[in-house]
Amino acid sequence: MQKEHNLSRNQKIIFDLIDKSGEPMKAYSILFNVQKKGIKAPLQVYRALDKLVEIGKIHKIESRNAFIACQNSSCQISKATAFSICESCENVSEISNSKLSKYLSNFSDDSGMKYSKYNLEFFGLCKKCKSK
Amino acid sequence: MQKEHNLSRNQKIIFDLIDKSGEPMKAYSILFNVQKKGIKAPLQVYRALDKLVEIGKIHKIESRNAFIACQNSSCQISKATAFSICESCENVSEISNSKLSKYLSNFSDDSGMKYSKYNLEFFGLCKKCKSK
DNA sequence: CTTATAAATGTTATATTATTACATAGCGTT
DNA sequence: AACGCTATGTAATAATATAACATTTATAAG
Ligand SMILES: [Zn+2]
Ligand SMILES: [Zn+2]
Ligand SMILES: [Zn+2]
Ligand SMILES: [Zn+2]
Repeated sequence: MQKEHNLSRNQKIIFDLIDKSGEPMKAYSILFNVQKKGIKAPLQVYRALDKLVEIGKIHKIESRNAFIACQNSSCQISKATAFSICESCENVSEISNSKLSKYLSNFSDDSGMKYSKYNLEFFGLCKKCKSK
Repeated sequence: MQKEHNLSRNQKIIFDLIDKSGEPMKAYSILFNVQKKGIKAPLQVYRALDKLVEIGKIHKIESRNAFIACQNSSCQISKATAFSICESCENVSEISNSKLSKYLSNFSDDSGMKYSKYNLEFFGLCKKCKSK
């Protein structure tokens, strides 16, 4: 069961927008879309985004400076994320593969560093784009 | 043997700077540092960075918007990269672990997508920072 | 050597992404 | 009420990155 975070007004507006869109959204595109709801300034958007990332409701696609709703109910905190990104149509989806996440969560090398978090982005061509 | 790319003048200036620094550098910090060598505009820096990334001499640390010289002689093209990042001191190093790269290069899920590239960033505390 | 072509450069302006600083409001606990 | 904490509002600005256009240099072919 996913813990319900009580989102604040701005957080809820922004999460709903991203969630409904189903694809990565950029901060200023979000801003444009919520201006009619009274959110007028970039900082209001970035603050909500920061919080939503922190509690794992959304993730940042680092290579795209964009934010997508979490598609993986088991991932309550953004500490182990993996995405597949089509370099042609820019479609992004979250990968939830338990073997992969187990492998990466347990990964350690000889640096003596204990990793508490990772983010992985795979790139390629999606089915549609491949067949064009 | 690493193929020698004949770097152009600007590319060489910028690569040498990043390589000598041994740590991730940001574009505008690079710009500041090469102004005495006649590189005056952001675009000159970004063009060189783009090329250097393309040929694998440097990599972009996406979560930091910074660029680091490749520390892995076997990685001539930036198509399979992994980094360890200390969230306290921001030290970054490139991970070259053949098991990891094999695992990720061969990774496939049920999306039907063939991945040609990946970037992985691990986060944690480095030895030094852990012991503080 | 000449011509063609691609790659790189120079320059100005501008777009996009993100944060600083400061003031105010709401909410739960004691 | 007094406190601490989270969230909000607003203005200004910092940091990151690209568009558009003109020119020069390197490379290769004829
Ligand atoms: Zn998720
Ligand atoms: Zn596609
Ligand atoms: Zn490398
Ligand atoms: Zn450290």
